[in-house]
Amino acid sequence: MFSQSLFEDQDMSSQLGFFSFPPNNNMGISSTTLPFIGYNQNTLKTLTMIPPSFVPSLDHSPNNESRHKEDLTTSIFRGPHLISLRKSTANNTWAWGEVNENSNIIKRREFDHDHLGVSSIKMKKIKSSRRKVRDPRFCFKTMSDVDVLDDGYKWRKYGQKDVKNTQHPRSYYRCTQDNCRVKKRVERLAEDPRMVITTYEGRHVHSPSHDEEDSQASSQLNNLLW
DNA sequence: CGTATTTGACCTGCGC
DNA sequence: GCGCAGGTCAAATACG
Repeated sequence: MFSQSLFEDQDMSSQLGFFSFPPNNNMGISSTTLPFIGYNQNTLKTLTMIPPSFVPSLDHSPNNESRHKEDLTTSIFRGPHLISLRKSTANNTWAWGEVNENSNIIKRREFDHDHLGVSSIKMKKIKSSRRKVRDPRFCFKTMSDVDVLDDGYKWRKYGQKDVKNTQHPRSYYRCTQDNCRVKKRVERLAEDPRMVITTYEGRHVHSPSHDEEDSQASSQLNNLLW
């Protein structure tokens, strides 16, 4: 079943929470609690779900090895800022931090696994810009052998492009649902081909495709976040 | 045979 | 205006 726990803090412009992934998913994950981040309408409206199997291991440089060896981490890029989620397997604690361009942590907060969806992040408002308004976009990088991560939606590939200064092509996908204009790009990091960068653009107008019996719960989640 | 993917051509935005 | 790079289209091809 698709269960979720969601908090909305009136004073906060965004939110961080958890939900449990459906047990019969294609990712080989059973009833696992996963983190998500959603931003409400005052900022960007984004949602990402980060299955543990997609969460890359930390770099194993000598300085970090002893402290973070068993930790899991993932990153979500959003404008100039990076939200870093980290799970310690030692004490089952999740933490997030907002990181600037120089990888310095601006904010950091930890919370218990048992505290479902109780943390919120205050985000800066997006600066007004002369640029053409685009659909909300966000991306995250994961360490994975497979390029296309199963996020519950059905995608059709519509293009592939060689990217300059990298030997790995970028693939373009569109959501197969009628009237849904969500797109995603998938590419591998030039510096580290083990890392997959997935970029989503737009907003789904429906529930994940292999989650139909739980569509009501899912759409409630979507309505709240989107 | 219907659907999904591949791939070269075309379009668009941007910097010079 | 020109060239380049990224993004999209659509005909051809592959696949179940």
